[in-house]
Amino acid sequence: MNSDPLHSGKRPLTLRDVSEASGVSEMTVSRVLRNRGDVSDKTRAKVLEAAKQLGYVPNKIAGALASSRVNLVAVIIPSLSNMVFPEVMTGISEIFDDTPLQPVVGVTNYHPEREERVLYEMLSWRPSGVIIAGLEHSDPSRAMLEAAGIPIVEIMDVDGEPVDAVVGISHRRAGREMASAIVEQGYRRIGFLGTKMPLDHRARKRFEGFTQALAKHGIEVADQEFYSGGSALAKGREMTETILKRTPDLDFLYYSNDMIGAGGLLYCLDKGIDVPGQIGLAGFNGVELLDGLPRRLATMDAGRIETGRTAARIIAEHAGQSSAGAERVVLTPQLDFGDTLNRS
Amino acid sequence: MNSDPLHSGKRPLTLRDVSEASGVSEMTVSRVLRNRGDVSDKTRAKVLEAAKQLGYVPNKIAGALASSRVNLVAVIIPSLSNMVFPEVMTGISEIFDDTPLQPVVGVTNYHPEREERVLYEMLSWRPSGVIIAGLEHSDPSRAMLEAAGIPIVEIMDVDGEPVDAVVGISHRRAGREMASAIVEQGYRRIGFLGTKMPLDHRARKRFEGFTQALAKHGIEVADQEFYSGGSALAKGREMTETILKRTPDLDFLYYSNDMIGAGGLLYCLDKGIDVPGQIGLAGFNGVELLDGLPRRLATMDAGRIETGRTAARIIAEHAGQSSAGAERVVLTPQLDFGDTLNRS
DNA sequence: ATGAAAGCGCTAACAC
DNA sequence: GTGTTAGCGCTTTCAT
Repeated sequence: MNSDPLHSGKRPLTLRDVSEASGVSEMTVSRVLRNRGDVSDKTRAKVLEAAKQLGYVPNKIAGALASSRVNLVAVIIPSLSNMVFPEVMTGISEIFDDTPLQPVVGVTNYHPEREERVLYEMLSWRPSGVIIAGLEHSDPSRAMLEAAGIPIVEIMDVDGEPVDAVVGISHRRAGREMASAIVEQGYRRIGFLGTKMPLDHRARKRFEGFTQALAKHGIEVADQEFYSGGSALAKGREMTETILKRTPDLDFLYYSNDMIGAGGLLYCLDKGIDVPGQIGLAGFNGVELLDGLPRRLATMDAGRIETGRTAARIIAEHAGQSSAGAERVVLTPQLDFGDTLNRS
Repeated sequence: MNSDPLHSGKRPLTLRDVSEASGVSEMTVSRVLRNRGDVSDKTRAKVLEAAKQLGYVPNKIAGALASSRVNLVAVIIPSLSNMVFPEVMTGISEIFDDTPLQPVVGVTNYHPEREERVLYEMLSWRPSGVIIAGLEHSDPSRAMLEAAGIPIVEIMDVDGEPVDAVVGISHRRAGREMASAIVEQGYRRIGFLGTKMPLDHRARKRFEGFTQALAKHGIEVADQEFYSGGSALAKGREMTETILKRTPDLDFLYYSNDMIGAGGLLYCLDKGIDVPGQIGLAGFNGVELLDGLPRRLATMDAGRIETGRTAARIIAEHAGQSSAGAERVVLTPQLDFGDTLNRS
């Protein structure tokens, strides 16, 4: 199972091979290949020719060890199945494309122990920085981040104590704002539908902000429903049916993500329920998918691409330093009323 | 922009630090940390204590250079936005979780030049293997793969000449089978809707297989429509509207992916078109999303998770060797008639 | 503009 | 069971 080099057949090429093939010293070959220092056009050409001829690919492991310079940036996220994270990645890649930096992705599946392992593994490659989702980490993880001596950017949440820099929205605020908008529109019997994920701290914070703002208006969440696993769209349908059967007088449903919200919307339309007259609906995230639905679900955009871009920019600016200077970038969640949150 | 270590403040810890702190030789410390060779429980304990105390994280760069063993596997895919690829990743991670191997993702955005760059970059870290989507690569890319001297697995397509091992379905066959099923159900005026991506070879092959099989029945694609960019679901709606306005007598629409197919389905239902009586529909991929739609879109599952698992297994079995032994695993695409391909 | 020597932090191979 | 020695393939530094 483990690797066990047979050094079978062809040994990987080294600088020395290029040096011998071109009759130029290893040192000068190295200079040419890295565009460093002055090299005459003539030798440069000779070297490049030889390198291409042989199909030489530099060994970054040796290079990194010698220079203690690694252009990798660890990006640690909970999942790839939730489109939110690939979108953040898009923003990150966009910025790194103009730099020598390269993102390396690690996935935690929302497990703190896995986060710990992934982080340890990535730090052992001595990356130039870390971008990591969330502010909640196990003690060992936090200790590793603090001891790493490289720029750290925690993303997608600002409600808590960052290790170093932080970029994202306040999920508590997002929850509060959604609650206010809903109440302002005159909805009173409000149901909440979410994922059964105690470790999704951002969803939890949104819910806390939500209930807190409702409480200010003397309103309590009238009913709630949680799910785990399976197709979010299908689950959204099922949960909506369940909650409406149990509590038929609900006049608003707040979903913890757009996917289950979309399922709920499709269910309501199927059943001929008047949306947003009889029941209003809202989700969270502003996913692209919503554009194609029969009606535009109200949602709140968390600015994921921008989050990715900003985090990457901070890392790029602090590459080689021992921290990201504790920068703090708070993005504002954008409420989109769509067609399902305007009882007019 | 580039990293430029200030060696600011705390120098990263080395084995030597642990050695000194524990009073044990570097070599024995190394053995303890890697669980190699015999070490007395007493010294083991001392070492582990010291390492934990200091917060030592081994330097894999140095380790890899010394042992010429790198437990990274390069995984090169076109995109993260299309859920198909994260799903393959899921299969890969699942298998690697039980091994010391770690996937490292590179994204090409369907650009051959980008694929070249990403591949070069990854190979320069001397990974234990490469898993790469597709069989079409630029000449330099192919040369690099052939010269790498490590196991290579090309995935998600088997129609072509693999470099080494290959795992996936035949997209030509998938196209042919879908065409046959459609014709068998009595549909005759068939439209095709797809992405405007000349470099998506798998979509192209499906289309080729599709038209070829239709031709055997003396049928030609009656109309086609292509899109690029934007929300696939919304685009599916638009394109469906466009093609039906232009060619109102179509009785079947074949979409190159489920997302635009779902958009088309929603459009047809909106317009009160009888599906599958008046018009039949089919997509491709078997994405989870389909489960939540008002009607189940016909589709063809390409077995992405299984593809990921199999590719990872092949790499794991051949780790340390100079090739994957040219294994060839052909998966069978599963046609799912859903509710939109049965004119009964 | 080019080259020679030293060493990055670890592990293989061999002593003891 | 533990320690010693010599590199891994590059880059840094200093000489020429």
